[in-house]
Amino acid sequence: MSSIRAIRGMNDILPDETPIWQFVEGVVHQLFSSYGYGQIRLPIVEQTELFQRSIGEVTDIVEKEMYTFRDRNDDSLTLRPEGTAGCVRAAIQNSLLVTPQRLWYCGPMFRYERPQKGRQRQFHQIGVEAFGIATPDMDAEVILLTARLWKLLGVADSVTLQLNSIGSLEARAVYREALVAYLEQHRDALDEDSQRRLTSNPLRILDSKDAGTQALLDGAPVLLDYLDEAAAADFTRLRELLDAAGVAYEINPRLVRGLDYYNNTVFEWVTDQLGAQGTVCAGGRYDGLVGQMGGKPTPGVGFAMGVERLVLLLEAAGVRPEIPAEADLYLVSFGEPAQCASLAAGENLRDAFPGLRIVQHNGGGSFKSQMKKADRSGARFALIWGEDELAAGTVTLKALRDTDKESLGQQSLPQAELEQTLRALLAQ
RNA sequence: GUGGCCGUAGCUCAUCGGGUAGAGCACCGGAUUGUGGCUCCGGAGGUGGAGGGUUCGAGACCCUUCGGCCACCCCA
Repeated sequence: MSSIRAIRGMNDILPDETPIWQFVEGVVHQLFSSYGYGQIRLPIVEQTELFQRSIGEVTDIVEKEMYTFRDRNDDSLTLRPEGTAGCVRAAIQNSLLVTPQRLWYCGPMFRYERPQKGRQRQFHQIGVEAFGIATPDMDAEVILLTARLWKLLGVADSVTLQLNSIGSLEARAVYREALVAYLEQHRDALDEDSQRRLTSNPLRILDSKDAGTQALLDGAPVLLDYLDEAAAADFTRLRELLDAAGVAYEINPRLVRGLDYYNNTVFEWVTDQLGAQGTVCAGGRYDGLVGQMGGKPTPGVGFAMGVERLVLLLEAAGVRPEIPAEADLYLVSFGEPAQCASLAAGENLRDAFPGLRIVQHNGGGSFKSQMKKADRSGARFALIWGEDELAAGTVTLKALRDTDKESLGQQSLPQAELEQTLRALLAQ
C-alpha cells in the first residue's frame, strides 16, 4: 500500500487502450495533412506570463487551475493548460505569421481540477490554429475539418455543432452592460453562482445550468443583436458557407467561451453521451491575440478537442479498432542448443518478413507451458526447435489457428525451406 | 474548493457482528516424461486502503485520514 501511485488525475494509458488512441491520432494526422495543415510541436512548459496574458487574468484557468512553479533560476513557469497560447508564441517567435499559416498540434495539457468523467488533470488535446485570414471562409474551413473528422472516426451521429458569434470586444462590452442591467432587476431569481458572476464574469451566466436562471434569460437581451455590421455580415457569410457545405449547426446565442481572447465566431461540438462533460471540441476566432502577445497584428481561428473525451465517445459509439494479437509467429525451443537455432532463425525471419511480428519464447519452461504461451500470444503459427529437429536439421511448423482446415496442421521441414513455406502459408 | 457514492485476491464481486474471509475469471503446476485451445485435479495469491475508537469479539458499527468514481464550479 505504500507503493508510489500516479498523481491524481494523471492516468496511465495502457496497452489495451493505445490502439484506439493510435486510431484517432492516425486519422487526425492524415486528415489535417489533407487540408494542408503542418504539425508543430511545442514545449509543455512556458513562462507563466504567457498564459496570464493570453487566456485572461480573471479566468478560472489562470486563477486557480494552473500548475505553476519556480525553476532554479527563480523564473515562474507553468505547465501549459491549453495549446493556443504556446502556438501563438511560437508563431511570433519563429516568424511563422505568413499568410496563411495552417498549423496543428497535439499533446498533454495540465489543469488542477477535481477529476471526473471526461476530465483529468493531465489530459490531451489536438488543436488547429490558422493564422492570417480574417474572413469567415477560414472559420468555415476549420469547422469543415472537424465535421469531416467525426465522419472518419465514426461518431458523426453522436455530436452536434453549436455556433455563435460574440462579436468584437467593444460590442461585447456594450452587451455586457445591457445584460447586467437586465439581470440586476431580477437578482433574487438568479442562482447563487450566477449572482456571483454578475460582477466577475456576467457573460458566463448565459450558459448557467440552473433552470431558473435559464428561464430568466429568455427575457434577457441577446448578444447577437449587439453585433456590429461587419461581425454580423461575417456570421451570415459563415452560415452560408456551412449551409453550402452541408454542415448542420444550431445557433446558440448563449454560447460564450471561457477564454478571453475570442471574438466573432465561437463554436462547440457537443454530445449527450459523455455525462456532464459534453464538449468534445471547441474553438473560435481570436483576431486580437497575436497583436496582444506582441506580434504583428494577425487574425487567427482555431479549435481544440479533448482526446480523452473523443476516446470515450468512440467507445460509447461502439467504435473499436481491432486489437491485433501480439504475435504472428511464436518461436518455441527446448534445450540450449535449440534455443540458439531458434534465436538465429528468428533474426533471419525478421530480415525476410519485415513487419511480421515474431515473438521468441524466453524464460524456459516445459513444452506444454511454451505451447500455452504460443497459443495465448495469438500467433498463427508456432515454430518448434527441439533435440529431434536439431539432430535432423529441421524445424517443426505448427498451425495454431484455423486448424480445421485440412491444409493446416503440423509439419516438419528442413530449415532451408522454412522461409519459402512460411511465405506461401502467410499469403493465404 | 463543495457535495454524494464507494474502497475485500491481478480483475469482477460475495460474505452484512461470531470458528482458519470465499467464488468466477486470470495466473502457475499436473493429468499428456516433446505439443496450445476443451475438460478434470491441484497450487499460489489478502496485514479486508491506512490509523484510531466502541465491543468479550470488527472486513462489517463510529471517527479521522488517504484513494477512487460521479456531480457542482469550470472547461477540452
